Amino acid sequence: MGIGAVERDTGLSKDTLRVWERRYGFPNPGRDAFGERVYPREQVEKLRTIKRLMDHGHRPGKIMQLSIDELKALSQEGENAGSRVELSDDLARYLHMVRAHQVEELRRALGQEVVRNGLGRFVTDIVAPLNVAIGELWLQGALEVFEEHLYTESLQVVLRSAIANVPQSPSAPRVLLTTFPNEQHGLGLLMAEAMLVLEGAHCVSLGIETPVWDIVLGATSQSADIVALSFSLAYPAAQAVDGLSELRRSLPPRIEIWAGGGTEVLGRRLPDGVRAMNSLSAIHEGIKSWRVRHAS
Amino acid sequence: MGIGAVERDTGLSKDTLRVWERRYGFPNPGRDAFGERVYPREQVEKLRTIKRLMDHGHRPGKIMQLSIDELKALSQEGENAGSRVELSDDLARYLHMVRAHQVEELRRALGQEVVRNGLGRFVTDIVAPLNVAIGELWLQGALEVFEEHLYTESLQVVLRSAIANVPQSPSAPRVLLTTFPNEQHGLGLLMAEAMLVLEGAHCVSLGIETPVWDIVLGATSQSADIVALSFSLAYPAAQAVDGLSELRRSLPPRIEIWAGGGTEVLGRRLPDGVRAMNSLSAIHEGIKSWRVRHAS
DNA sequence: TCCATCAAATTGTCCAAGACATTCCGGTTG
DNA sequence: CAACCGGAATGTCTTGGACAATTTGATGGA
Repeated sequence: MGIGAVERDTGLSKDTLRVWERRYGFPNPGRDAFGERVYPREQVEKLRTIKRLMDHGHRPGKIMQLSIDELKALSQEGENAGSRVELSDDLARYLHMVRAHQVEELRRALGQEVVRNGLGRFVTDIVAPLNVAIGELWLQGALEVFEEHLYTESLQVVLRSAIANVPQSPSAPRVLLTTFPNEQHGLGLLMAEAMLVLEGAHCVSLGIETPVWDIVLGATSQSADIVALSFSLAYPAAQAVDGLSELRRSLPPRIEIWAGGGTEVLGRRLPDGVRAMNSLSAIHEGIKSWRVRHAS
Repeated sequence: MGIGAVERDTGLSKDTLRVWERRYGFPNPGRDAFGERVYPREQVEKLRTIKRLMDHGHRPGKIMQLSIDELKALSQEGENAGSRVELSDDLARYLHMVRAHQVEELRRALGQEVVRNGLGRFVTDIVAPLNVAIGELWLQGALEVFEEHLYTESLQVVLRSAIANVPQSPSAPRVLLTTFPNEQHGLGLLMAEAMLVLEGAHCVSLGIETPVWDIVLGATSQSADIVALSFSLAYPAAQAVDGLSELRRSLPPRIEIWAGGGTEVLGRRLPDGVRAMNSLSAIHEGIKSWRVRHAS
C-alpha cells in the first residue's frame, strides 16, 4: 500500500506518516523499486488502531511503541473505565442483529420500537446508547466498516421515516441543522432533528459538511432563529471552537447557535453566544426556554 | 487562508498547490509573518473555478493563465456545447424554487410529482434532468454550496420516503448498493435504488464510501446477486477502473457488478465482468435479463 | 478516412530534512 | 486546590528535486 492509499485509509496525512516514521520509528514501511514507501497490511491495521485510540484522547508518543495486543488491551481498558452500563436486553438484541447482518430484522425491530415507545424515547433510550455501544465496538476494531455502514444506513432510514411521520405544525423557532466541514457523521444531526421536530420546531437540515460562510447564507435565507451544529467525539476541539467563533462573529446576534454531540467539545469553554446542548434531553429545555424568551 | 484550508476547500492537495505556484505562477499567495502561504479570497475562488473546469476535462496548463472572466466564459461555452435542452416548465419551476430557497414548496411539489406520475417517471424525467441542470449551475459557479445542500437534502427526503412507500415484494435479485471511497455523491445511489425497488429487486444500501474489501464482505454477508456502484461525473476514471478491477477479482464470479452514473467512467473500457448501466432506464432491461438468465 | 504507434510535453505525487507554532504534561507556587 | 510556567511532544509547513503516469500531437500505414 502506497502512502497516498494509507492517507485515505487511515485519515493520517502524508506529512504525519513521514514524521512519525522519522521520530518514532513506526510505521516502518518497505520501499518499492522506485524508493517509495510501501506499507504492509499489518502496519496499516496498527495505524488504524492508533488513530482510533488517539481520537479517544491517547497521545501518539505513548502508544506508538506498543504491540497490537497491548493496543487492544488499551482499547478495552478504555471501555471498562467508561460508564460500564449493563446493556439492556433490547440493546443487546439490536447489537446482535448488527453483528449478524440482519438488516431487515433490525429495521423492522427499530421501526416497531418507534411506534411502541414514541420517537422521543426511541432516540434517547435506544439510539443514543446504541451509538455509544457501536462506537466502543468500533474503537476496539471489533466492527467491520460495512457493518458500521449497515447500522448507520438502517438507523437513517428508520429515523428519517419517523421524522417525516411527525405531524407537522410549522411553528417557531426555525432551526437550521448541519455540521462543519470534516464532520461526516450525520446520525447525530438526525437525532437532533427528531427531538426538535417533536418539540414542534421548524427544522431545515443542510446535511453534513457545510462551510461556515454557507451556514450564514443558509441561516439568513431560511430566516432561522437557531443554528444547530452536531459534533462527533472524534472532531478536533480546536477546529470546533474556531469554527464556532467565526460563525458567531458572522451571524447576526438574533440567531442563536446551539452545539451538541461529542462531549469533548463541550468540555472546553465555548465562545460567548454559543449554547452547549449537553444531551438530547437538553433540547426540550432549550426550546422551552427559547419560547419563553421570545414570548412577546 | 492557509494552504491547509485551501486544500480542504478546493480538494487540491498541498503538493499540487505548491507545484502549480512553482510552474504556472498561479496561485500566487502572500506570506504571513512566519513565511507561510496566505491565499487571498479571490485566488481561492479562481482555484475552485479551475478545479470545476478540470473536472470537466480541461487541462490545468491551458486554463491557469486565464482571467476569472475568461474562465467563466469557458464554463458557459461548455454548457452551450452540451445538449442544450430547453428546460421544461416543471424543471424551470423546480430550479427556481431551489434558487429562491423555497425548501418546503420544493419538497411538496416534488412529493406531489411522485404521486402524480409515479416514482419511475419521477426519477427519469424529473430528478435526472434536474441533477444535470443543477450540475451545470454548479459548474458555472452560479450556485452557493448551501443551495446545493438544500437541493440534495430535499431530494433525499423525497426519494427515501418514496422508496419506503413502494410495496415490498422481497424477491430476487438481491442488490447491494454503494459508492467507492472518495465518492460522496449519494443521490445517484438513491435514484438507482428507486429504480431497482420498482423492478421488485431486493435492495440493501451501504451508503457512500465503502472500501472495496468491505463491499466484498457486505455482498457475501447479504448474499447479494448484484453489487451496484454509482459514480459522479467528477470521479477520477482511473480510480474507478482500478477499484472495479480489484472488486471483480475479489468477488465470486456468481455476483455481478453493475456500474452506473457519470458517463465518463463508462466511456473507458470497463474491466471484464462489469456491466455498464448507461442510463437509469437500462436498469429495467438489466433486471429483466438477469431474471431470464437465472430463470432456472 | 481511420487507426495504430511512438516521442514529447504535461502533470500529480513522492521524497528529504529542517523549522516552528501550538498543545499538552508535570511540577511549583500562591 | 487553582493558577502559572518551562519543557517536551506533535502536527503542519517549508524548499527543490525527481519521476511515473497520462495526455497530446505527429507520423506512418491500412
